[in-house]
Order: sequence, then structure tokens, then C-alpha cells
Amino acid sequence: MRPLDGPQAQYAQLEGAVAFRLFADRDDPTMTVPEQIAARIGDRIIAGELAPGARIVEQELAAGFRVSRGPIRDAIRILEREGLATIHARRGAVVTELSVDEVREISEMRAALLETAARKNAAERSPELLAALAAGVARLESLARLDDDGGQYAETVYRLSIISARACGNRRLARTVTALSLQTLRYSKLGLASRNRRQASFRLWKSALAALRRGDTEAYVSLTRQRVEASGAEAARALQQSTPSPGAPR
Amino acid sequence: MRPLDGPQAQYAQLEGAVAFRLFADRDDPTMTVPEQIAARIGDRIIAGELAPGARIVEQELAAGFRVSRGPIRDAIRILEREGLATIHARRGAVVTELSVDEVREISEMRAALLETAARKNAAERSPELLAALAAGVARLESLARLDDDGGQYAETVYRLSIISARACGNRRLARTVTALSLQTLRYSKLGLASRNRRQASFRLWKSALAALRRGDTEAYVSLTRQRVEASGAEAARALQQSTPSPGAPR
DNA sequence: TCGCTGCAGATTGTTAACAATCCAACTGAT
DNA sequence: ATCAGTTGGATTGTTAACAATCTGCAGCGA
Repeated sequence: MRPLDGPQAQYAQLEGAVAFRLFADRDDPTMTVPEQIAARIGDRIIAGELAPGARIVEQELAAGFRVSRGPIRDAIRILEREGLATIHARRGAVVTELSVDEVREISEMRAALLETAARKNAAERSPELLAALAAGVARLESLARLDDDGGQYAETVYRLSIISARACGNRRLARTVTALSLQTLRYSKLGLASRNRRQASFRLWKSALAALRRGDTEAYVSLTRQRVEASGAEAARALQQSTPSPGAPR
Repeated sequence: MRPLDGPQAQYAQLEGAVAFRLFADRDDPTMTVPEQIAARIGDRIIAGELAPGARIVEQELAAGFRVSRGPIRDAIRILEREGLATIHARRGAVVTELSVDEVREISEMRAALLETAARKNAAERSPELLAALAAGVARLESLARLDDDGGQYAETVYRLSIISARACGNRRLARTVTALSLQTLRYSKLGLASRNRRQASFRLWKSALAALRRGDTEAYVSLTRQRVEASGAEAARALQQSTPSPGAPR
């Protein structure tokens, strides 16, 4: 973790690539220091470097980023708003740890919102969206065959969902879908770890794209809902299996 | 605005009734000081005491609540998360001012989420929910006839929406619906200012309740979506009329 | 009159020290 | 051995002072 350049760079930019940012598309081109710090910590959470349940200690981060605890506190609030951190009053923050039920809840919300987006997408059928989806689905096809942990596939699905949400024109809906997807991305990767799962997922995407191409709104909407629900169910199943059942004897 | 009792009451409760709190149903029974302050400021925003666009100055609030700027900053972040305040980096915070388009965006999200909730409600048809809805709709009937500004009617509708969202069992969805509804409540009141509008709204509620009672899921879901969309459209229309058209001649 | 420049006050952002709280280990009695 | 009470260290919450930034306006020149 690279520190800031010094106290004189109070409002300066933190260097380093920042992926997966929720509010990266904001009007503001200049991110504040707490926002940049939140972005860097968020990246580490998504990458799995900071495991779910891990404590987030203000002093440690302050030392790491060479700032005082004030901006760090701000950054933690931002992470909480994005759902990546959970603050327990007077007991500190931890990396958010989702239960199986919470993964299902998030999936249900994603389905509702992405269905709305899909219906608007189908009504508009903009060439830009079709091109972006086609490119993404092509990428999915090759990634589905790959023999890795499914991380790249899951990230591509994540990006495609956001493209679809953004294209519907409802910025607030897009932000919410992004936040929800980001929270479950860690768990979606688990659900897409096997090649079979990825290929089943890919078939749904392929059918959905075909439906959108031929202007079959109802089929596109229905397939979109199906693939969101399937992805959520897979993530929940994988999470349940990875967790040693809490009530099991011995 | 009543100040805190003094520095020794650092973690004490702020006195005074707090209505319309978003996170009131939290696990934590003890609210932190910034949360209580945010709740009090939020109340003033909802009540219209702080108008949309009004500046929120840290020093003023700090003096009013007799705390330093730290907790006030925290409170403003909470209000931002709830959508009631908008922070402009290094330029301070203002009471969120929604555009007509933003009201429509929020309405669209509410429709998507409340439709999902309605479907689950209809599948379960719990006696508790039916009773709560019946009581609320009865209250709507009498309020629809009243000759006031529609504030009470709008607040009852707000509460009914939340009851429905909570009953579906998805806590996250309920929180989001609550936040969205809270943001538009100020504008919904405008849309329900005339008795005719309230009576049209009431007819939709009455039909929806009847559909739920007789187990007609599709009708209940469809009527729920209709009433959310109608309410959003009314709010947007009222907001547009109340705003002197920005591009008007002269 | 209009636009530019550079102060000055107001306000936000940051810091470091102090206060309050939590948690876990220790104590001692039953 | 178990459990209530106590104590100390780690950590969060708060404060007040200082630094950086923004905004409006006076002054100046064209």
C-alpha cells in the first residue's frame, strides 16, 4: 500500500489503478482523499485480500496511508454506504460478511431492478447497447471455456449487468444495481467456479442477446430475470457449501 | 433546536420525538450521537423546515447541538446516504433538491421493488399484513375526504408502502424502498394536495386490497404497480408546475 | 460597462490530543 | 472448577486548533 506523498499533498490524487469503483462515473472528476482511500480499500476487499469478517482498524489504515484517522473514518463510512464494510457502533468496522439469506435478498433486488432495465432496453434497442452486449457475450463465450477459477467470467458478467443498467437511462437505478452487484461479486465468483456453471450461464446470456436482437421483449425480459436469479442461486449455494454448517454435530 | 445537556452526556440520547427514521428498526437499540443528530435534522427536512437547496453549515449545526463539528460531519454523511442531503466536495452540503427526472427515476425503482414485494405478499397472504393494510386503507378513506393539504394522506401512504415492503421478508429491499419513499415524500405531498387526486389514489388502494383479499395475485401486483406509478407521475407533475419553467421566455 | 485580478472572510478538510467505551484476561470467592 | 467483579490495554468517539479551499467583491484597466 503506497502512502500519500506528504502533508503538502492534502487534496492531491492518490496514484495507482482503481478498479470497480461505484461512483467512478460521478460528475466530479476530482475525487477527494477519503474517496480515493475508500476506493483503494474497496479494491482490496473485492480482490479478497481483506477477507469477509476481517477487522478494519482506523489506526492501522491511517499509518498505511500516512493520514490521520479523520479521513480514514470518512473512507470507512463510504465503504459502509457501498455495503463493503459494516460498522458496529463503538466496536469498529469489519469487512461485510454476507449470509446466504442476504445473498438471496440482494439477488431478488437485482432481479427486480434489472428486469425493469431490460424492459426499457428492449423498448429502445439502441445499436450501442447491442454492440456492447454482443462484445461482452463473445468474451463470455471464450472465458466460459477457460480452466481458471471463474474470476474473469464473473467480472465480465458484473460489467455486463452494469452496462445494461446504465443503458436504461435511470442513473439512480444503475448506481443501486452496481452497489448490489459489487457486494455479491465475491460470492458470484464462487458460484461460477466450475466450467459447467459458466457454460450454463453463458447459454442464458446467448439466448437473451438473441431475443433482444430479434425484438422479442418478453423473452429478453424473462431471460434476464432467469439469469439473474440463477446467478444468485448459484452464489447462495456455493456460499452455503463453503460454510461449515453452523448447527452440525461436532 | 434544543441543545444536548452538556459534554458529560457524550453518548447520551438526545431527547425529542423522532419520526420517519430510516434505520429506526435497526438491531441497535442505542443510537449514536451522530445518528440522533441526523434523525433530528432529517425530520426538519421532511417537515419542510429546511427547504430543498438550503445550505447545511457545519458550524451552525455544531453550535445548535452543542457538539463539535466532528459528529455533525458524521450526521451529514448519514443524511447523504439517506438521500436527504447532497455533499459537494469542499463546498459544503445542501438539502437535496430533486429534479422532475429524478422523481421519475425514484418512482420507477419503487415500482420495480414494490411489485416484487407485492408478489411475495400475495403468495403469503398473512393475516397480519391483511389487517395492517385494511386499517391503513380505512384511514386513507377518511383522510381522502379531509380538506387539508394532503400531508397526512401522503404520510399514511408512505407508511403503507413500508408495511408492504417489510412484510415481504427482504429487509434490504424494505430499507431501500423506505429510503426512496422518504426522498420523494416531500414531493408526493404536492401531488396529493387536491381532494380529487387523493380520491383517485384511494380507489386504487381499495381495489388492490380487494384483489389481495380474494387471492388474485396478478391483479394485486398490477394494481400495486399502477398506484406507485400514478403517485410518482402526480408528484412529478406537481413538482414541474411548482417550478417556474427554467427555459421560459422573459 | 465589462471583464479580470487578487485579496479577505467564510467554510470545509485535516490533524493530534484527550475522553469514553469495549473486551479480554485476571482475581478471588464460593 | 465456575462465575461475578475488576482492571488494563486497545480502539473508537470527540474536541479544538490549524491548513487548505472556495466565494464574493472591491479595485483596476480596457
